[in-house]
Amino acid sequence: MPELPEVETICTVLRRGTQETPSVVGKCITGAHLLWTGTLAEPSVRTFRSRIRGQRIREVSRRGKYIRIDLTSRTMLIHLRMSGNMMVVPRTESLPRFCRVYFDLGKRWRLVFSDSRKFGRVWLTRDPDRVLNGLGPEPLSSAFTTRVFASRLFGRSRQIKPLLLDQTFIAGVGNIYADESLHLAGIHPQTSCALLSPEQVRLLWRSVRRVLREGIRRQGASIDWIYRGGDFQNHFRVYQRTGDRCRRCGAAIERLVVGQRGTHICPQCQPLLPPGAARATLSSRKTRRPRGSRQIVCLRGDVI
DNA sequence: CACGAGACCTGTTCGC
DNA sequence: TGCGAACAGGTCTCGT
Repeated sequence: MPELPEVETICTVLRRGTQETPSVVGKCITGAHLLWTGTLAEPSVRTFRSRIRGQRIREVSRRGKYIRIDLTSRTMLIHLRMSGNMMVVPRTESLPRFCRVYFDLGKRWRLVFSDSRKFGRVWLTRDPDRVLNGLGPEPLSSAFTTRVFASRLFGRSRQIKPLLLDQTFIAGVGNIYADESLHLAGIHPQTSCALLSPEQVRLLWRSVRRVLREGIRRQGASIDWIYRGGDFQNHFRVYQRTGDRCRRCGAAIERLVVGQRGTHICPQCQPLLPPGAARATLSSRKTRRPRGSRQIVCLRGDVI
């Protein structure tokens, strides 16, 4: 599940605590329990257990879809992959059904990593940058300008959706937010990035950031049986809305497969134009309406 | 470099 | 109702 907004939400909860649970910052890890050792990416189980004990949590942050927990003398990285979750629970409470790893935080609390599909991974390392090295830019950072985005697209020819999902291209975008961004930008997911007009590039840059921020504001999405507290799922434009009406134009949302991932589009708002037609349409529109664009109008109508 | 298939896993939902 | 198939928020590796 968890994409940038969900991971961000989880980090915020760990960092600030909630009404019921404390912040983990400043707490000491007094014990570590590995119920599914496959969760541990590095180091070995023995080393992990001996090194983690006694470490104090200094800071919780996020990089891409990774949770980063800085400890006294090491850093723990957690990737939730498809079904992972991280939460603080009282020691008096029974462990969640899919708990794979948990940490004792003194006498009253536990930090639990639960993960039904066992895809999630935990690293304990002195050099987190070695793991995080390949990640692309943070899409919400001020350094990620439309020019940076455009330059990273330059010279490439891949289909745009698989590229958005490529964590070395941008960090944090997953299947939901890719579909939502492309719909907001009015771009078909199979469009070759070589065919994107400068205007579409700018629009997509804005859409990605807008959708991610909206996801964070709504504290992420809770879908299927995994409830996480967020409600972005109630505001999806296309994701998992196959057959429903597009909120913008009323056409039926379609599902297709792009790069082996389920993909949702509005066929009206996101036409896949043949290479020649794309240019022709854009230029004819330009002659008619030099400055305004259809997409901008749509965007305005789409503001929530 | 781009793309697809398969692997890693388990749980839920869908279709017959 | 039961049962197998399809599908799921991610990423890695291998082959073409």
